[in-house]
Amino acid sequence: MRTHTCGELREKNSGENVTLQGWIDAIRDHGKMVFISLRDRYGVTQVVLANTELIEKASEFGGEYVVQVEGMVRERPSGMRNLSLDTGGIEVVASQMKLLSPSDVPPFVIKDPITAKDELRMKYRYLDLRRPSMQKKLLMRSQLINTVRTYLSERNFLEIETPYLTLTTTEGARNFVVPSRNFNGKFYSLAQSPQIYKQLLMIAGVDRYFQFARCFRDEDQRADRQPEHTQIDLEASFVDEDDIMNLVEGMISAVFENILGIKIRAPFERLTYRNAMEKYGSDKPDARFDVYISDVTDIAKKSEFRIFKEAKFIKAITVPPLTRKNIDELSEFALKYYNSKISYLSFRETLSGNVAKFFSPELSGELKSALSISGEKTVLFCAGDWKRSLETLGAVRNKILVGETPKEQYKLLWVTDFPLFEWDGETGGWMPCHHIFTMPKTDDFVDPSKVTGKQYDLVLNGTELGSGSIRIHDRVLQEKMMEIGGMSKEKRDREFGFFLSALTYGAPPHGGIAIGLDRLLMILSGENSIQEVIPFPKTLTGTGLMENVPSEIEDEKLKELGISITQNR
RNA sequence: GGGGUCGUAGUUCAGAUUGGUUAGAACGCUGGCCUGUCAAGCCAGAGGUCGCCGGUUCGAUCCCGGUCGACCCCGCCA
Repeated sequence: MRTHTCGELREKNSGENVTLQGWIDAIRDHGKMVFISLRDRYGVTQVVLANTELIEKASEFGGEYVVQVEGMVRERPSGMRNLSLDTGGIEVVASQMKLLSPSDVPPFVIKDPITAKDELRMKYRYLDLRRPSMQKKLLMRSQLINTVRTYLSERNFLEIETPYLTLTTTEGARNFVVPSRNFNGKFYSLAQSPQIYKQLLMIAGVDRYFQFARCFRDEDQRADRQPEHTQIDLEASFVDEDDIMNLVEGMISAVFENILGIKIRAPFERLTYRNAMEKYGSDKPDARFDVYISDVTDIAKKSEFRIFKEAKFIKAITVPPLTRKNIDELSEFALKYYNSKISYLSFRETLSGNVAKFFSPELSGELKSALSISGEKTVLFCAGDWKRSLETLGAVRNKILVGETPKEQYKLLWVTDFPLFEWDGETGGWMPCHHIFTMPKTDDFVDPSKVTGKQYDLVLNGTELGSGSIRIHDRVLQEKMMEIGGMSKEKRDREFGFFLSALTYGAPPHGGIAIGLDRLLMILSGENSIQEVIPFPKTLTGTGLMENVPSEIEDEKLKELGISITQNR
């Protein structure tokens, strides 16, 4: 078979007889001389055909044909080297050629950058993946997995698989459901995450566990969400927050070093949830930019603007001067997505803006110095309750920063001290903000809104990469948290009985984290969609365009499962 | 569940504010010429249910209603 790959040959191989196999990337026919670019995963090598017989044979070939070429490596004449190819210093003068597999004309041209639409790319994913840029991402994915596996294995972590077919719980995301053949009317559920299993492994004395875990969630999709995605899932016993954060900082540093050759600074910045919200208006702030939100409640209340006078909180963000059109767009955005109104003041030669007339010269001066404004600036205000005013300005901030050049390329940080519960006006009860296994930082639960947890979220460039916590290892406390979260005793016993029982047999203190591998890879490869780094992704509606899933199944099988279809949507 | 963008040769797009008998370009494909190309070049050619269904109309790719699909966002994602 082949003696070399298509990315391997160099000037030093001149004179060698070689055999290459690969796909025809392009044929350039000059009549009495023909050039073929032969492609495989490793690169492209130019093959030269100079004899009539071979040229005749090659006329049958087309793009994407798989061929074998035997020939002699020759250094290219000077001036005919191709500097954009690693193999551009040489070419292979063919002496024999063999067709291994023909190809129909592909539905799109397999070349970077791709022009075909997503729909077509996904239908013919195996062709899309042939492109060098896609191959590069597959390689990166493999390198990322290897780096993490080596890093964690060297630190005594055991790689252990946990079940995908598991129990349906009503907590959290909607489950994908798998009917049981042996027990008609009963169902498995595909695991949303290995959370409970990894805690059970700690109770089992595994001490340190990790896994590249597929997680299944039947929720609506986004650019950074897929119905099945992969998490770097890990858990360790006898640890506190710092142990896990230090471990992850080392791991992420190794990833950046191995994959991008970039050294990143550790330890990462730490922000409490409260500070992240106050400063950036987000619990996953993009801190690559020095644009901050300020509290101007005390000053703005002194204005004559009724909305401000009556508001609980008034938050502001100072940005380079915006045009009226920009501001109108931002206002519309804020109203549409957050149902919040924003006001503005523009500090230029004169003060302008829709609330300018409510600010006396003294008051605007006070504001100007409070916000350290120099030069021309626009200040956007949002008045309202604490969370909404901040989230609105946070979203506005992100929108303004789109397309701006960040001062650093990658900004990793931790967000800590999340509240464990949030009041749900609809159900009139306390809802767990994240998951119910996080260790609270207090044992006083009189006001659940004040309870924060030993939780730490890892954020990269405004994307939530992962979330982890120290877990509850005490049954009584665990039951207490479930109770505050409004879970009935009956449901608790049905869905978590086995787990609560496990907590009574010597559960060690433990904690861990789960990091979204696809999201990490998306950012490392500079992509904006998770679909780009998943080999075979689903569409936003969860369909597989290539294999055509989901699909109907035969009546026979439905019968076996004891299922009848009553409604088709 | 809701909002937005898009859907026209194999592919990516243009086109009709004026509804009309000939729907264009580029790339790809086919054939021809060509010994130094590498996004090869030059010449010629084939290629269309204008996403689908219905309505208005003498006539719809164009107008109207619905529907399907892809993408982006809100809700949702413990």
